[in-house]
Amino acid sequence: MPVLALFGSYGYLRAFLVRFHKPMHKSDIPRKTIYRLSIYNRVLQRLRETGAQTVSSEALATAAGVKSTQLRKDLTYFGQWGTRGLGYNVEALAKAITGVLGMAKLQPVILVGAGQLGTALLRYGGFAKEGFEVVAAFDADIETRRPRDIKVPILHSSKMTDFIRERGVKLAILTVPGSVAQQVANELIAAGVQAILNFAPAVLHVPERIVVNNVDLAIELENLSYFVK
Amino acid sequence: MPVLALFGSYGYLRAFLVRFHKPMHKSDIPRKTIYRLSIYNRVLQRLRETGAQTVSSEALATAAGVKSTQLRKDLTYFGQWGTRGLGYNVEALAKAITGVLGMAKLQPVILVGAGQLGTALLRYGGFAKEGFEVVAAFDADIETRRPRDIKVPILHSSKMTDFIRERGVKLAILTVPGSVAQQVANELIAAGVQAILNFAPAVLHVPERIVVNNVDLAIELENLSYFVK
DNA sequence: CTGTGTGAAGGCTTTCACAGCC
DNA sequence: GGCTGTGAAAGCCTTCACACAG
Repeated sequence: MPVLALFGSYGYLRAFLVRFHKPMHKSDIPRKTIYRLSIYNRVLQRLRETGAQTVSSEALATAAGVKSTQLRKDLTYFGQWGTRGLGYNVEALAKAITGVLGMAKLQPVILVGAGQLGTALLRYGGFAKEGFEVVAAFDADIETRRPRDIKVPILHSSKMTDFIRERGVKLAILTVPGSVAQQVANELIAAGVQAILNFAPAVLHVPERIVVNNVDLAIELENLSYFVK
Repeated sequence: MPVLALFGSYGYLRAFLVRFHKPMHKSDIPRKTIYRLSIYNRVLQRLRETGAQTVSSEALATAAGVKSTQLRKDLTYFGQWGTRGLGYNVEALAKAITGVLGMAKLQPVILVGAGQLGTALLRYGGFAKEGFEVVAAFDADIETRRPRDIKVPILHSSKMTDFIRERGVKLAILTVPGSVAQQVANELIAAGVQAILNFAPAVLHVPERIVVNNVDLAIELENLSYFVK
């Protein structure tokens, strides 16, 4: 598995470069660190609005809900950004994190499945603020799915594959019923999608090069209910 | 921190009992195992519908997207459920997992913040199927928030605390704007809520006895965008 | 003296290897 | 022979302790 993973896609080459060339972009940053970088970035954004110039690891970590050592360790994965005795430059650190996360440019995203949850997400708009644009939505039934207040075009599923190819879409949000999730995921991957944010209550089986993040509301609730007495 | 955690609420007493009495219910099952138990349960449900009597760890694990050794290890945390050379009894295993997750009884849940995302979740209904009932929703502005097709009553925030106390609500879904999330969380906790499913893009600072699961759409997308080249 | 950077230690989770039962 | 149960090993992530820079 470790060996296989290395050879999956161009992983092996990248690992090689990483070790000898020390990149400032992508490498073997732990998965959990990546998540936290997004959180740090948010806090930094807020700090910037308040006009703060610098921030200590202690302050930033507390605001992000982690320990300060954790924050410092997280940052060392891609360089040294602080000034000892002073802290971090808010602006510079935010820029560095944004670069590492690969969010410098707007990523086009599509949404598949314009049901209750799907249309809510379309309206929700919390994505654009963070550098994503949902460029289109797809559904098998676009007749009954026509909320007037949504600006994103809702197209028929049959146009999905061509759209992905033409626009080079790599990110998809999947909000279809669980029963068709796997099949739709297969189509997405065949068309060139590389990462899927899956809201469908189903386990997606995908090639190793594809990344899937699952958001399952029922499972989150079940998990919580275990911890309440 | 470890010592403090032990004394938080009745943790110390429970730890003591666990060590010497060996409970079949709740104990130190790893957090990640709890998540997977929910997934196993789903797969078992589907198997039951197809009429299958038994299932091997290999088959169940594959369907759940994990390795078979992982599945078997997960199950040993709360007993022995298989028959060597044969596999697991579908019915019995499902019942055992449901028991461990503490989902024997319907958990009343409230939703706070009836905006786009909140109302979508109310309509979504994916919870009820899994043993949860959203008994009420709350919002600071119930005038403009009156979708006619939602059966769950939407009440004014001022009634929230009393409602939680009277009904003994322990689980809450938080779909308010990030700017007020901490304040609303404080109210929920003061009223007796023990676990929060937080959709607000904010880091909640809560006492150690409170459990928070965060679902942050923007962060999930950012995370994916790191992995696409 | 304040606050970052980091090797080493510790803790948690997954995987392995194989003993044991049907 | 087939398949589960599990101690031990490996891997990953977090925390500690402290060197070191401003």
